[in-house]
Amino acid sequence: MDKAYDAKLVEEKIYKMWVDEGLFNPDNLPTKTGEPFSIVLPPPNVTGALHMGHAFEDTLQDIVIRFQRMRGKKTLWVPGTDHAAIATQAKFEKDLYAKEKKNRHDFARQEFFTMIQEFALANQSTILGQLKKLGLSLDWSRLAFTLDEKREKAVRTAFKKMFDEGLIYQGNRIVNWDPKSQTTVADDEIEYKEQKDPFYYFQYGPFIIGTVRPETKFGDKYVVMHPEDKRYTAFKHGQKIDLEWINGPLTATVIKDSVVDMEKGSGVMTITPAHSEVDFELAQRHNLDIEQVIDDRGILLPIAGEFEGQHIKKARPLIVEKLKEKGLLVKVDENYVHNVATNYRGGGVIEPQIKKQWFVNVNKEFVLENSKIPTIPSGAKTTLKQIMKQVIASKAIAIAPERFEKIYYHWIDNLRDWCISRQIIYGHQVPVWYKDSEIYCGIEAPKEDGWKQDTDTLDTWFSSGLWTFSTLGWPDNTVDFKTFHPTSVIMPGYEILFFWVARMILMSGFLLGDIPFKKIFLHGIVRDKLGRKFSKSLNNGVDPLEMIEKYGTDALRFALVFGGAAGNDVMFDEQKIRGMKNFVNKLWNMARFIEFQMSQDTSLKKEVKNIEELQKIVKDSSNLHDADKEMPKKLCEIITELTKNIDNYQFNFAAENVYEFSWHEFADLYIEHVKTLIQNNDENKQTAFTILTSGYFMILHLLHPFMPFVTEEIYQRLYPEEAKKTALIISTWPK
RNA sequence: GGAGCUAUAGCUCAGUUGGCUAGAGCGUUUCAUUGACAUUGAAAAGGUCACUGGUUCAAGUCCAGUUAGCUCCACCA
Repeated sequence: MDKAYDAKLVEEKIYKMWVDEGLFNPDNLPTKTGEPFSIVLPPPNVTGALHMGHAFEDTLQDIVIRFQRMRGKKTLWVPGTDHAAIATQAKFEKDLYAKEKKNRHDFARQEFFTMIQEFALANQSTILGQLKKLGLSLDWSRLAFTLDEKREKAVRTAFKKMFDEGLIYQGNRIVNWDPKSQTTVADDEIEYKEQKDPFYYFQYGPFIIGTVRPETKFGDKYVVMHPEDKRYTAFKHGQKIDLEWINGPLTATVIKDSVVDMEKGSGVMTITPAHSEVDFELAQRHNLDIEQVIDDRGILLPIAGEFEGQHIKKARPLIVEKLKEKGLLVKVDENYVHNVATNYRGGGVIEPQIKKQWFVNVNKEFVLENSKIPTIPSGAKTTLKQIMKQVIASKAIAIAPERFEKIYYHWIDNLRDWCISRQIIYGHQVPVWYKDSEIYCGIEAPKEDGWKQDTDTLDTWFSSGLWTFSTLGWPDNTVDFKTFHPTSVIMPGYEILFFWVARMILMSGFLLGDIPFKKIFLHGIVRDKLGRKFSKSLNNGVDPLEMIEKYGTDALRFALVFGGAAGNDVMFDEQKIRGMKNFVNKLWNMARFIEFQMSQDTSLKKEVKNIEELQKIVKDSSNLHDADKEMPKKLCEIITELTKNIDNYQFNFAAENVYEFSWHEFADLYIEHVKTLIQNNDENKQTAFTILTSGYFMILHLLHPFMPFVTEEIYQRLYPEEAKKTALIISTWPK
């Protein structure tokens, strides 16, 4: 064997060998007819390249997959990527503007879509290359993309089913509008950012009202107070009050509603139903007029009088100035700190607007036929919300770590109808067509002329919600779908629990009456040395490929798993990777030791025995040293311990077990012991050497899920007879 | 405002159902060896397990409170 282990050479060669022999594809493994075990890869966004978080997430899954495959299960891991609608289009538009000073309005819809799709697929190929470098045993023959033809069919089928059931509806509702990206944003795609703005107090008739946003106040003709506020008992609900406002006299109506916080300011507020969620709901409750003040681009409408046509940002100080001139400005608090809603995908400041949008009704009752959900019998009435709750409550799906159960329930309780339409081009176009006053929803466009398709596209999570079964061929009843669904486990980061995991539960609950996976294992986030998230704005990202280049994939993988508890965040530390590179080297040299001893002493045979045989040898031999007698027992213990820990998704324990044992027990003590026997030409040296080679053989198996490359390479070189039969990747897990 | 998490060696973190004489990696110090491996081996130093109380034969671990930090959700008229 070579003196030093060359990770770069070996990794490329070994990965190619696995792929060429089709060892990632369960169909090619005729011996593995066992129980199915399946995972779908959380599809990375095609916005750019992978980061360390992906490396961590995907390593954990590969460990499980390799472990289960070696245990003889029919193991499938499906790869794929996510088109990430808004994020991808935003990234593309940014680049396009930077390069060519053009935007989406310079292109026809189809042309623009094709350009983004090409950009996405270029990114996809980068990502696929990275996944391979990480040594992931994904079945490439089943590669999927959330925006490919097969997934389009799944999306349209799902949409139509929900539409026909009345679960998808179109409605005017206040939505989070991003004027920058010109699209709607889902509630949970909003990120609040703290900001300091002046807070103005104005005289509004007999009242004092406060606001940060005077530019929304033109249409305010309702003044709201708490029904039990003693200060305002003189004012009656529905009472009209004439007062002077920005653009002249106005008649305001008093509304009493308990949503008002009496403690806050004067306890009185005016409302802007067209541009505020709370106000909109309040207006609906009392049947109040709703009038739009700001348009989609943030420009003031005619209602603003002399300010019409101005952008809100520029108009604000002018409006304040005018109110001040009219003597209506009471005071200004310059140090008011509040949260501003921004689009987590594109960064624009959210301007709530009333829009016609498509929604998924999470509270509407429907009959669930053919239910496999334990607490919802077939034919029973239920709602999407109930399904989402029941699958967890009934333990049909287990969440680990458990603390996320509470967080999940809390989220479901506060869940509102899901706005699934987006006013962007990149994504699945809503499968609804219009002709005059007719509306048609279907998988294919209507045959006759004159139908025009809805121009909205679907929220990216609508398509990724189908991921566990759309990747397996659904809506067709394929062998894959029948064999591998529900999947065994899903392993995303906890930050994606609501976006994705909950949506998958919703989708498979409604469409299949089933769970999408049996277990949710949530892992933590990889952070930088200072505990910050990796982010583009901080520019603190570490490229996993760079680490692989420096230390090898095995070292990176082992370092990510070692010493980080389940569900907790992981601090990225380059020194740890370096330490694990030393471990790879140690392993390599253990193999060299075996070869070296055999070349020096031809009486030593490299025999491979299983635990039972080793124990028999120990029993049948007399005068064995204690170290030799104990080794089979120790091997047995470590196998049991490690197997248990991987089974329980305790990867850090498993990694520590095998690291500690193979280095400090097996190498430092046992190899040293056997070395002494050989030097002293001890009568038991052959027996001890057999125990040693057998033990090392097992260690290679135990380490394989964590460090697939070096273990396979050593296996191929040191145990060629066994390797000829089956590569390490598909050989049997020791028992 | 509501909820959750974290606090253990200089640093990053483990410590699973209470049994601890509290561990690992990196770093530090001393010594050893040209050996399968200096990408090594042997050893050492380093901790009032955030604080205060409680439960218990026994608490890093369970409970209550305090302090500090982080995160999520809601919302800010």
